Amino acid sequence: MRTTPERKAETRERILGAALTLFRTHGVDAVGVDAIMHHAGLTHGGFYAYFASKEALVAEAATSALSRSADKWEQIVSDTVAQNALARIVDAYLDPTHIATTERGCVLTTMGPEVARRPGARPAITTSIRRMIEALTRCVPGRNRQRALRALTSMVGAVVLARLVDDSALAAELLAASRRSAGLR
Amino acid sequence: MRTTPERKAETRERILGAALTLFRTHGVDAVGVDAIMHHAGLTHGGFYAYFASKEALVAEAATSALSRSADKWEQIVSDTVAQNALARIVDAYLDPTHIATTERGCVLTTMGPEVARRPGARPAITTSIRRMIEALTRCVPGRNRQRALRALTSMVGAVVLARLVDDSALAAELLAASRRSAGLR
DNA sequence: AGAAATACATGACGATGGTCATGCAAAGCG
DNA sequence: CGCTTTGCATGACCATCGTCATGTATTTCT
Repeated sequence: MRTTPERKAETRERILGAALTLFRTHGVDAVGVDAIMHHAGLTHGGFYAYFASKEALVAEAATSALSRSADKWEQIVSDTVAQNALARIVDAYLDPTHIATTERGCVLTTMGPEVARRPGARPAITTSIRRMIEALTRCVPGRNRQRALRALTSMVGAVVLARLVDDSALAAELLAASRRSAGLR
Repeated sequence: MRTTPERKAETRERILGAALTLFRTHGVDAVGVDAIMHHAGLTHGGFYAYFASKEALVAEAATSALSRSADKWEQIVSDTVAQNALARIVDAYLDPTHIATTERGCVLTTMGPEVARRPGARPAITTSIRRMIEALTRCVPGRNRQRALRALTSMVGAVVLARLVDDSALAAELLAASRRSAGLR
């Protein structure tokens, strides 16, 4: 084909997207290269024209997705007055829709422990987490970093727990409590 | 051998323990029945005399471990004055040692997302989470359930994040912020 | 138009996965 | 003391895994 390097970049993006969706839905180790490529509309063999290994794909998928989350938060903070920015970030994060659609959920809550076990991905992840904390700091009452840290830890925990419990009322309680931890009422 | 049913129960416990350690360290799907049995000092074949499937083992390992965590919290709350009980629970949870020793870490933070994907395990997990919330409620200032929920969400999130970041100073910041969210200073 | 380059498919490899049928050795019953 | 029960080992099964060598078709450059 040789459909220009543009197309190759597009295909690469499709593979990354497919991988990310499947990783978040089923877990990294439950998804094979085969399934990823099939989901991207390709066959398994071409995979190694795009990534050196599955591990490399995992690292890139996780880090690029979290980096996009950080982008989004920064943009919200830049575009909105502080109080509204906080509400937009927190409400989107704790939205029951976010809980239900694991396949598009935040990497921290869908792949957190799995990523933590892969040393290679941690530096880039750390950078994104730092950016997220700084974005939160800029829109939390008093621009207080402590508050931002409390907001983030609580939000991540709430989403993990809400996905675990088999009772939507309890899930809602956890999400509401986290909302208050983030400084909203 | 036929070393009595007692011994069989002991062996079963060994398998469960080995599975739990390995699951927490490497992830559920990264560990085979082979490795589990070997870790328990046995060979892979006998596994199906103890568990119907690997899935059944996963469910039982996760639920029994979390249930023991709930036991522990309840016991601390029963044995200690409220304020000290809270400190004992929170400090143990947020201890850097807990972060580092993933192989013995709380199931919520080591296997949370993986367990959430397995429908079978969620009812029992929910029960244990409820017990943990109730234990926290009994030792949090004002016996306030809201406070307990905020403590739990924040603690879970803090441990997940602290294991992700590649910078012990940032990890310590996250843990300290969570400690304050839990009502300690 | 022909050649060269390249995106992706086909198909295969060894390793490892979960599962199960079978064998054996030890322990309690008679 | 021998029979039977049973805890666990051996070994094999088929599927799936990650990886890669090779083939093929298509497009751009000369």
